[in-house]
Amino acid sequence: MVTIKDVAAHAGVSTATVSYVLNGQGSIPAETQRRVWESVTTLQYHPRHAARAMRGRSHTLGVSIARGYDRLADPAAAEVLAGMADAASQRGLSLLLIPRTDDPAAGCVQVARSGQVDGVVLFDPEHADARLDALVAAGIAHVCIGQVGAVWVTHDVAAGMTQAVQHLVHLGHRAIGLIAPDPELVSSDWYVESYMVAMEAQGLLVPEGGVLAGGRREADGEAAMAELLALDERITAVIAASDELAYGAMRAIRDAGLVVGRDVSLMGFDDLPPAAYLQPPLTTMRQPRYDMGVAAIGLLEAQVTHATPAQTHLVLAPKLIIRASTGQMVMHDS
Amino acid sequence: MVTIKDVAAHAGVSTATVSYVLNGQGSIPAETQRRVWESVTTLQYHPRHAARAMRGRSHTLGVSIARGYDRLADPAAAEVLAGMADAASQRGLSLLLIPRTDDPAAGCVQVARSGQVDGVVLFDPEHADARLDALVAAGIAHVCIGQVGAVWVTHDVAAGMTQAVQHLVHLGHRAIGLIAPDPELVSSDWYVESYMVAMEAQGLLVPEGGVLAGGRREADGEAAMAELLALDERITAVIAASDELAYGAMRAIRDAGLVVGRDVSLMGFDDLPPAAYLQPPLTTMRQPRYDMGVAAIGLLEAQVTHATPAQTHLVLAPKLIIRASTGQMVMHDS
DNA sequence: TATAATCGGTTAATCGATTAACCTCCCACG
DNA sequence: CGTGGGAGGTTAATCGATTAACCGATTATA
Repeated sequence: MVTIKDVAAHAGVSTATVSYVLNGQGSIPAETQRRVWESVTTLQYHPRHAARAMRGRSHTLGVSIARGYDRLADPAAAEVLAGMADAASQRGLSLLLIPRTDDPAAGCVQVARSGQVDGVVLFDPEHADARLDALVAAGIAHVCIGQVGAVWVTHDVAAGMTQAVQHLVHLGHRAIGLIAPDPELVSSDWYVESYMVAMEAQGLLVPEGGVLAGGRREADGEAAMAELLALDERITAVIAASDELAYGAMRAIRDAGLVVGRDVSLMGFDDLPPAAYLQPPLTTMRQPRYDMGVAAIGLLEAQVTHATPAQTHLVLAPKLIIRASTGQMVMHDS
Repeated sequence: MVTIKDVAAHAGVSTATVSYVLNGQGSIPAETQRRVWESVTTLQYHPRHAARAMRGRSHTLGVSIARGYDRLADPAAAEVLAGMADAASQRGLSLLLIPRTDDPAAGCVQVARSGQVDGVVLFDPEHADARLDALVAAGIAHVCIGQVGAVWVTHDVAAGMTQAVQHLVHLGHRAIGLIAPDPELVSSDWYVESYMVAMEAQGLLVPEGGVLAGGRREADGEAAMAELLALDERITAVIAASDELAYGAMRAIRDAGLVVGRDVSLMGFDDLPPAAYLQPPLTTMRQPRYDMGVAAIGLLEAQVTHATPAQTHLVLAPKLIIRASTGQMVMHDS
């Protein structure tokens, strides 16, 4: 392994000089700098990360995925991660997937206390999330993807829900149901509350039993939709809190012998790539997932470097993508 | 920050003793061990990762995603990553997302040479992949997800293709087309070759123009399918090399006024969660993605710890999932 | 009886990079 | 002529953990 000593010897200077040149500090004449850089490239020298991290920061940020890495297989989460990864590498930071342990909270604290990471991004915070409490207690820099804690990034659920309800109302719908996210996620509350507000703003009543706790996967959406279809009050439009829930809901509608977009209008929340290729293509609120990842890294880095206990948050706007799964309401004979 | 000195002082022993207790080495009497551990917990001590990594390994493995992190948003890749993450944490290893740089090959080598990672998992190797060459040249432990290099993990493309063709033949199809993966991926060759072999084994001729280079996204599958439908020879069944390609293909079939599973049978390769929820549900070869991730970490760790220049590989079996997108061939009047 | 192993530890060298402190040479200025 | 100061470096302390070498007293083995 090539060390700074080898470079120093090769360039005929001291290790300190090499270090100064590498970090652009001190006053080293151009000629010496050139010699050092030449040695660096010919010897293929890369500063040892561990040695560097012993003083100062590790220049690595941790990512904590809730409940293990199942969540990684969620395309929506992966997109946020993509944004974080790009933003991190642009700033010369690395991203570490925080290993899941029996005690996720302890895992987060451990990687930070051991100096392996300078800060932590918290994915999908849940209610009374032990990870969040532990990070706060330990004074570790962190950012939440979701509206909780002191520093967080989220998409604008309220605005999205307002647009969604408005869209459905314009199509003539009045009886609009909601398939909410997993109630354990803090975001779930926001979906439900925003839906309530949006309905009220349109002068609509929430149908009795029209708000169902969904879950995270297609099967959850399917089950919830089946329940909604069995309600006394005929629901003509449903908003699913994620595209994946909508996939399942779509199936339930078909299984009931109904046509999506005609008998029942259905909306998702995400705009994942498959959404446009479903039959019918899914109307959905596109989330700025990638940008959320970028923003999260920005907020986290600011905390780490400026050490400002920033009470900061970012809300990014969603965008309504109208496709064929929502359609004009038609009258049915009872 | 709590260091080993603090623990030593608190427990009334030297730092070396603490170190031995922590690492389960040396012969330290139970009573002393107890005292040390007590100090460790009361002081909330976590050994500094950087200091540890200065001697020995970093206990971190790198993950290199081809062409930046767009690939992360690919649900199939995320599932492999989930397997890797679980396997890594089980062995006490961390996973680092290798930052994308202008020169991906240099990025891989740099994190390894700097000792930030002990080895690298190469995702989606491409033809003449600069990363692979660089890793080999630098003598860095690595594993490829895909059949290339010295150590790799893959699903059994040949077996999968054989089952796929057999399934379609049983349904009466003879004119079977293929939408291949992005030709830049090394896996692409295997799909095409395995398809050829499987067709020949069934005594079938490959339709003229029946093998098309697809791509990675839905839109690529859509374009390829449109081309296949325009062929002189009427193709009655199509195998898409991924579910995402199949999503697009499905749309192209519908746009042509045909019915998937009746006029044209369509198969995917993946079994992503949405596959079962499409209309019609997609027949597909389920890939053991998660297990591939687990296996990759196993092979990589073996290299790192035992330092055996293992010429090893693993081929994991896929599984045919029959749904409604493939159906009995029906005769059409021309 | 001489040698060696065991006991429960300690001391100190070591890893590679950073950086404060210091050094020498040379020139300019009063 | 003496002094100040900057250019262009070097030396050595430092970060925190690991581990080889070693301590003196006691006991087991040859």
